[in-house]
Amino acid sequence: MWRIGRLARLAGVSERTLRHYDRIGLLSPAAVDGVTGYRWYGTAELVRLDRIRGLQHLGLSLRLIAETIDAPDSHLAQALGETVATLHRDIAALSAVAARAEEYLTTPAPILPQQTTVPARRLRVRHLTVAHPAELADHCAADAAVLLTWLRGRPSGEFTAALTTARGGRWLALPARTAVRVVVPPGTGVVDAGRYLFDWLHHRGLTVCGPTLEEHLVDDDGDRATVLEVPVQAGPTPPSTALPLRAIPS
Amino acid sequence: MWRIGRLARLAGVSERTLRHYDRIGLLSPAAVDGVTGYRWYGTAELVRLDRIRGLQHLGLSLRLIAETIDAPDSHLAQALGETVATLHRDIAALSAVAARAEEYLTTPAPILPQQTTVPARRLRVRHLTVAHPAELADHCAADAAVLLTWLRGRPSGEFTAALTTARGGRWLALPARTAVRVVVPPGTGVVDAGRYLFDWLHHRGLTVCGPTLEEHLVDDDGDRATVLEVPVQAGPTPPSTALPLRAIPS
DNA sequence: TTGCTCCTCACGTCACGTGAGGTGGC
DNA sequence: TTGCTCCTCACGTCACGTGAGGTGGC
Repeated sequence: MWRIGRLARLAGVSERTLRHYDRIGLLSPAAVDGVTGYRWYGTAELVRLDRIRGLQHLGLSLRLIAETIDAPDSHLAQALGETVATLHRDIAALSAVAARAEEYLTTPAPILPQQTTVPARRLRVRHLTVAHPAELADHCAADAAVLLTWLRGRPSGEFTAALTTARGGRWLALPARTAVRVVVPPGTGVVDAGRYLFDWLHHRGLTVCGPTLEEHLVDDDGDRATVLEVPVQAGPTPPSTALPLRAIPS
Repeated sequence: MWRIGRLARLAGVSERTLRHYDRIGLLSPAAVDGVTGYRWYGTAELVRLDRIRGLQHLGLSLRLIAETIDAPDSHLAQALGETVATLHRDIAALSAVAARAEEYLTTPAPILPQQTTVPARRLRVRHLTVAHPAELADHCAADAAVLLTWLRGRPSGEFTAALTTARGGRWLALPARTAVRVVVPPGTGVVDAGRYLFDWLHHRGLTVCGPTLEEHLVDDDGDRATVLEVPVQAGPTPPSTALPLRAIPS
């Protein structure tokens, strides 16, 4: 029988690893000295340890190894299958991150749009029509604090919008959805940022699939910022870009 | 000014995340109520938070974001470059793991060889020559406990070996090296396992680049196991497969 | 007596998630 | 008074690495 250091050297692992496996019940020593607490191991433990390490090399977590090492082979195959699926998801996620980082390194962007899922919202709005987005600024100022706009696709020509209002108007229900959001810092034009954002979406093959939210914020110091939130879906522009807005009687 | 929940909803993050950023000094509130401890945020914090999230989407850790967010752009580019390199290493590692797992799923193997680096060793050995690996078993039995053999490449025909000995013999120095190791459990023939191992190496484009260690172990219960350790390098078989063994006078 | 090996805590990693238990303002 | 929002701990995640401080056998 061997003490912990001997087994560690035989198997090429650290003593700490063996103590860890003992603690989590994955690999118990053949015997433990009741007085000194010394762990004693034999060939059975060496073989089991090697199998643990082998399965770890296949991507299995210690938890899954513990669950399958004494089970029929079919359990192992199932655990491996799930692990492989997770691995491929992780690889795809990391690849996407790396691609974004490399793109940024070649062409640093003024703003960093991010794709996320946003929860459903419920807003009290009144509708209006303007000839140019700049006119909205007046309406924003009129409301003094937070206001909210939706636009259809790239702003051009006459377009309709809805502004939040404290009372009156109608209830507008926006469902939970996938969206690209970005905060436009003060000093950056919202229209310019919006144009950049739509180019960014186009470059990534994303299509606007619903009303765009534009949330104008003013804090106590009078500093301004705007949150843009564009609902998107993958793929080319669908035949009908304009989604109906359901208006709920107030 | 907004309280924590408002900023969290605006930016699409959790309140816990904002408290975490506050604790690590990455994003402090514009003000903190001295009595209630309430955190108050403004547009400056929203803009900073959005930039933090954007950089996180590019793969940067919070530590690197904290180090670069207030620094010149060159710092950010350098941090991003290092992050991208790390990402590609991680992707390659995960891909290798996934490939191994998928191969195992199609053709489950009796043993699971693992490539690792092994530290240098120093052994007292005596040399011998046998006609067939099976003869070594007799010598192993003669030594009663642990013994050690080296073989050159695939065992076939007459070959030389070295056995560890308690006294006499010569000192043999084995440098630290990359090796594939596997534990052959009792009930599996060492020669069969060795043949399987060499096929495994060949399949992966690995070449044996030094003496193979064969460590025969017997524990107190009389149970046996063998550790095979084959030093390898990538690429095809070099012109000279036999590496010299330096013998150090005892 | 001096090395070497072994032991048990216990903190740290990374970016938070998830309660537990309590408070402040409408 | 009842919700809602906010607060501070503090444990858990994953597989160990890394000391700190102490003990056992040659």
